[in-house]
Amino acid sequence: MSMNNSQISDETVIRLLRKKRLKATPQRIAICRFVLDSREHPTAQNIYIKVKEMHPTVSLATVYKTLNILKELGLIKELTFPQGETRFESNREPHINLVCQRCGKIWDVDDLAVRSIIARAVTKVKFNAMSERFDIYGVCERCSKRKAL
Amino acid sequence: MSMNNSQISDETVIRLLRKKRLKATPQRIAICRFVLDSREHPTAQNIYIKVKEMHPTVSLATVYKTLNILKELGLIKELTFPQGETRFESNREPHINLVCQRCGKIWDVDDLAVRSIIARAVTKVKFNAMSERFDIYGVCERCSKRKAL
DNA sequence: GTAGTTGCAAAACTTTTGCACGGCA
DNA sequence: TGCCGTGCAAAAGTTTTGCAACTAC
Repeated sequence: MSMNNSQISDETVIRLLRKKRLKATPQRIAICRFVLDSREHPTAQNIYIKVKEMHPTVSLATVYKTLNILKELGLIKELTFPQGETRFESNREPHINLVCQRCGKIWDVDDLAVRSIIARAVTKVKFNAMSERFDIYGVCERCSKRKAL
Repeated sequence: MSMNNSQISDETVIRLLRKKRLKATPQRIAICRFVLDSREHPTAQNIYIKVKEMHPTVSLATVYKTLNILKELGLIKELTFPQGETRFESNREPHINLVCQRCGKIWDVDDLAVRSIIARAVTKVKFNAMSERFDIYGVCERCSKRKAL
């Protein structure tokens, strides 16, 4: 399953960076493109290994620095989990993450009711909501069919 | 705001531990009581400092070991956040966490619709759900009224 | 030209683990 | 008494930071 469908062009990324007065270096463009294109919720390591294929000198520090920029710009969300497997997603719409605790895959599920629940909750206690995270943890169908460990 | 309202007695905790053939040491009892009673979503450090008041020799390692036991027993949930501030909560019912990104406080909000959204999502993609997490990030009313930093 | 960025190494933190001692059952 | 649990220190793992060299603009 290829992830880089080039839905986001170099030009788009360059425009985003320039708008924030950030330099459009090849490393940054590659990191941004990969994570913004991906629907796989990659880890920093995943991104590092993938970007290294085209830019062998890139460092993990640069990956983290670029991911932090994208977080500040609100273009990606950081999903932390127990056992230190932080993952990054570019889907900014309110949605549900189905997280398989056996294979680690994450599926996005849309449900319009998520928005109305958020609206109800923040009204109840007067809260300025800025983002959200809705995870469901369990075992996916494929893993359920496999023999237990 | 006192947190130890003794809603959970030593006897209850001892019974829980013995049922799992775990020894009911004073440290474990204190750690379990504190985190199971708390509605403040404490960090491991918070728990360590508080338990140290009554058990000065307790170590952070013991706190982590005990928290891991409680997690395995399904009695608490671990909430990880960016910047490494993992927090623990004893509210096992599906609910929403309103997380203030300025003061760090977390409020629980109940909404029965959370359950139906979960049911709908797991049916759509055939998923064995075991637990969930629904966070809303933003700024609480009190912090909104304060001057910006 | 120069201000911002990279890549390396080291630091900072959180959480886990190994092991000898000590205490619960 | 025997075995499990504790507490210390060290390890492991992830993310951040300082800095000299480099590069996009």
